[in-house]
Amino acid sequence: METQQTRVLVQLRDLILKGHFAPGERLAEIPIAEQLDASRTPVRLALTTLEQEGLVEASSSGGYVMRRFTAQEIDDAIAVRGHLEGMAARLVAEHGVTRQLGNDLDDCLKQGDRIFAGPSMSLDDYAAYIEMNNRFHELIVGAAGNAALTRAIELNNRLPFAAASAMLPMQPSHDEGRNWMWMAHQQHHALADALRRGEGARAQALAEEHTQIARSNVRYALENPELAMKLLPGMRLVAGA
Amino acid sequence: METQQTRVLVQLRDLILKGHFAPGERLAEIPIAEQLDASRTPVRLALTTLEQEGLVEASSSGGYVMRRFTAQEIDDAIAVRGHLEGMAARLVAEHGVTRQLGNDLDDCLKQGDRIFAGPSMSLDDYAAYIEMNNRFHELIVGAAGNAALTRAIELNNRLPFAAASAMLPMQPSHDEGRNWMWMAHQQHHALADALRRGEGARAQALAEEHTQIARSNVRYALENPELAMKLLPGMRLVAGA
DNA sequence: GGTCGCGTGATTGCATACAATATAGCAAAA
DNA sequence: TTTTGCTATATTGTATGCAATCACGCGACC
Repeated sequence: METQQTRVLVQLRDLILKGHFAPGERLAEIPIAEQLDASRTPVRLALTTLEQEGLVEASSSGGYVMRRFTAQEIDDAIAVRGHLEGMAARLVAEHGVTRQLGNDLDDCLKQGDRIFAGPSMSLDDYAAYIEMNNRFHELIVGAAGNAALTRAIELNNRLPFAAASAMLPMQPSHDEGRNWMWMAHQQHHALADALRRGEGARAQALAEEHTQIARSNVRYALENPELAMKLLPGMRLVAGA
Repeated sequence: METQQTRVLVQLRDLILKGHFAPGERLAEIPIAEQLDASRTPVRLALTTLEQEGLVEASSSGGYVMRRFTAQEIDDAIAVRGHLEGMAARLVAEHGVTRQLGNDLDDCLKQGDRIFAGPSMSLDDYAAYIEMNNRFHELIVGAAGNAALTRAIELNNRLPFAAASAMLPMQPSHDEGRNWMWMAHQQHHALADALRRGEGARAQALAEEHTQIARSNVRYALENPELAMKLLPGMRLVAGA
C-alpha cells in the first residue's frame, strides 16, 4: 500500500511542477493538507523533501515558500547535466558496450528512425520520442556503473527543466521543432557509434554538446512566453517568462 | 533560536558519520529521540532528510536502516567530485580570475607554503591544512558562478568520504602523509596558475587529477583498517574495512 | 496623512495519542 | 529438532492538540 507521505510528496511535487503555486507564494500546510486529503504531518514531510530537492525554500520566519527560478539557473542545471552525462558516456566507452546495452541502444535508435521516417510527426510520435529519449539517456547513465554519478544526475534532473526531455513538449508547436529533434536523434546515433568504438573523448564531447539543443529550447521558450506557459505550465516558476 | 529539527538533523548526521550505528542497523525513532532529547517528530524529519542525502535507507517494512557503503561507492563519489570540480575549474579559467578571487587563492597558497616551510608538521598544522584545503576548493566552486554545479558538489560531498578533506585525518599517521599533502599543495599552485592564465583545459585536468590523491588515500585506509577505524570512525560504514 | 504600537487571528514547531502493522518470542506439532 | 502458527510487544504512520511565534489590521499619536 502506498503511504500518505509518498502520495502527498508525489502529488505536491506534481502540483509545483505544473505551476500551481506562484513564485514566492507561501506554502501553508493546512490548505495543502486539505487539498490532498491528508493531515499536516505528511505534508510537512513532503515539504522538507521538496526543500532538499530545491523546489521550495524555507522562509526565515518559518514555513516554506515557492522558489523562483531564473533562466540562468536552468541553463546552469542543463550544463551540469551535460557535464555529468559526458562523464557517463566516457565511462561507458572506456568500459565497453555490452551486448545487452548495444541491443537496448539499437532499439532506441531504430524507434527514432521509424518516428522520423515519415514526412510529418503525429502527437503520438512526439510522445514516443520523449519516452525513447528518456530511455536512451538512462541507459547510458546506468551503464556507466557509477552509483554516485547516477545519483548526481537524478538529483540534478529534479530541478525544473533540467532533465533531458523537459523542454520537448514545446517542439510540436515549434516551426523547426521536428528538425531540432531530428538533429538530436542524429547525435544519438553518433554517440552510440562513439560508445561502441570505445572513443571516450568523442563520446564525452558528443554527450555534452547534445545539451546545447536543450539550452536553445529554453531560449526559444523564453522568447515565446505565452506559448511556453501553455505547453509548460511550470514556466510560471521562471522569472521573466 | 535553533529549531529542534535542525539540531536533531545535525546531531544525528554527526552520530552517523562517526560510526555510531552499524551498517544495516535499524534506526528506531524512539531511542534516537530520547538520546537527542526530542520527540519523534523532529527525528522523523531528520531521517527523511538523511535518506535524501543517501546516509540511511528506507526499510521495506517501514522505518529506516543504516546504509552500508562499499569502497567502490566511495571511489565513484570521489570521481564524481573530481569531474564536477574540473568543470568548476574550467569555468573559472574561462570567465577569468577576479582580483578578489586571486587574493583569496593566494591566501590559501601562502598559508600552505608556511605550513610546509618547516621540516615537520604539528597537529595544528594538519588541522590548518584541512581548513585551508576546504577553503581552496570552495573558492573555486563558488567562483564558477553556477548554482546547480555548487549544489551538485555539495550534495555529492554529503556522501561519506567523498568531500575534499574527508580522508585527511589519516595523514598524520601515514609515513608518506606529509609528502602526499605537499604534492596536493603543489597541484593547488598549478591549478591556481592555470586559472589565472585562463587555461581551461589544463585547469579542468588538474582539478580532476587532483582527486587521485584522495582515491589513493581511500585505498591506504582500506589496507590499514585498524588505523583507519581509529582515525576515521565512519569507516565502520564501509564494507570490508 | 503617515507612522508607530498593539492586539487578534493564523500558522508553525513540537509533542503525543492512537491505530495499523511488523517483529519477536513461545508453544505446539511434525 | 525444526518448523509453523499464535500472541504479545514494539514500532511505525498518521492525526491532532498545544504553546510559541508571526503576520496583519486597526487605532492612536505625531
